[in-house]
Amino acid sequence: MPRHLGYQIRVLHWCLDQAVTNALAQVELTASQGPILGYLSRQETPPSPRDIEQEFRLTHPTVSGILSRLEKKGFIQLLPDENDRRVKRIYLLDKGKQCCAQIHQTILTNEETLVQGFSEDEKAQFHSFLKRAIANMGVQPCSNKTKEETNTHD
Amino acid sequence: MPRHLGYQIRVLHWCLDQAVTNALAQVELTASQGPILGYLSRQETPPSPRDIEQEFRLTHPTVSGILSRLEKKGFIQLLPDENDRRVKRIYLLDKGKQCCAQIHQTILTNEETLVQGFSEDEKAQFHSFLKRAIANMGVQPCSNKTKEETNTHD
DNA sequence: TTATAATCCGTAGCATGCTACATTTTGGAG
DNA sequence: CTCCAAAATGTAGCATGCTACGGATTATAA
Repeated sequence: MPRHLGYQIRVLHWCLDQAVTNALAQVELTASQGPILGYLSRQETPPSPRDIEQEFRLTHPTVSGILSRLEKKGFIQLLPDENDRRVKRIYLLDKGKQCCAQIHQTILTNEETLVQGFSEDEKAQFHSFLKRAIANMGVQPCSNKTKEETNTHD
Repeated sequence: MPRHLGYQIRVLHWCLDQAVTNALAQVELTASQGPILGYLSRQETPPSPRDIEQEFRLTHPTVSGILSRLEKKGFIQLLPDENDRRVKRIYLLDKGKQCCAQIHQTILTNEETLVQGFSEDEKAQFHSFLKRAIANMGVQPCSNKTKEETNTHD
């Protein structure tokens, strides 16, 4: 029963995770923590945990845990928002900023490796298939009601 | 930086997991437990935990945990092998057998939903892209040295 | 204004995945 | 036969994901 699409997607997901895990081990980051730090470095104003939830499709307890560990390791600092004390703001510390080049490089390298030997047409087709499959499974792109234009590119 | 292939694969993986989780909730199984029970039902002789590791690309502590919970819930029973006391054999109990139709149906439905609206050519292409991407990430199909011909297809 | 609802975050408890280490049993070298 | 390597499983400890619940703050309705 494996060896079908669902199985292959699981395997591919696993491969990507492994690759990121290995690449980020030297900077003491996990495959979950790295991309979140990368996201932080691309934001002009310090985001809130809620922003991370929406960007990465995670629940708030999950985000809470990852941010706690990032803070404990000194990559970020969490401070309450001045205007709304329910909200926390995530500040990227120097130690965090120093890893971002490494993180971005890792993600880019992964993207390239993934479609090595694909023609431009094939890459576009693959991308299109994935989008259609996601749509088939019934998921809206991202329920961002607050910040409409965070998405840099599809 | 998301919105690229790695991101989409992650999302698709998440969608599939959610779909299986929802479908199997009625039989008190998780998305990890279900496919393992399904695998058990397709084997003639009771497999060992080691077989599960290789089939699902999991480490042995992970398998150990899942099997313990399946045993505690009465779906399976673990008994030592008579010829090699290092090995345990996984016996599918009646309660486990009764869920297998449901599990198979769930996986099949998922496969169909995933590629809804795809032509046969497109399905084949998608399949091929996934295989190529997995190969690009550097993973051997399955390091099964003991049982060469377990694979039903592909 | 005051009561209620919504929002954001935290904690508890669980399942799943991992690495690292220990234990038991088997098999092979000598 | 004895000793040591290999193999299968168990356990500890951690990170990550979830649901469910609770607490604090803000927004809204009456």
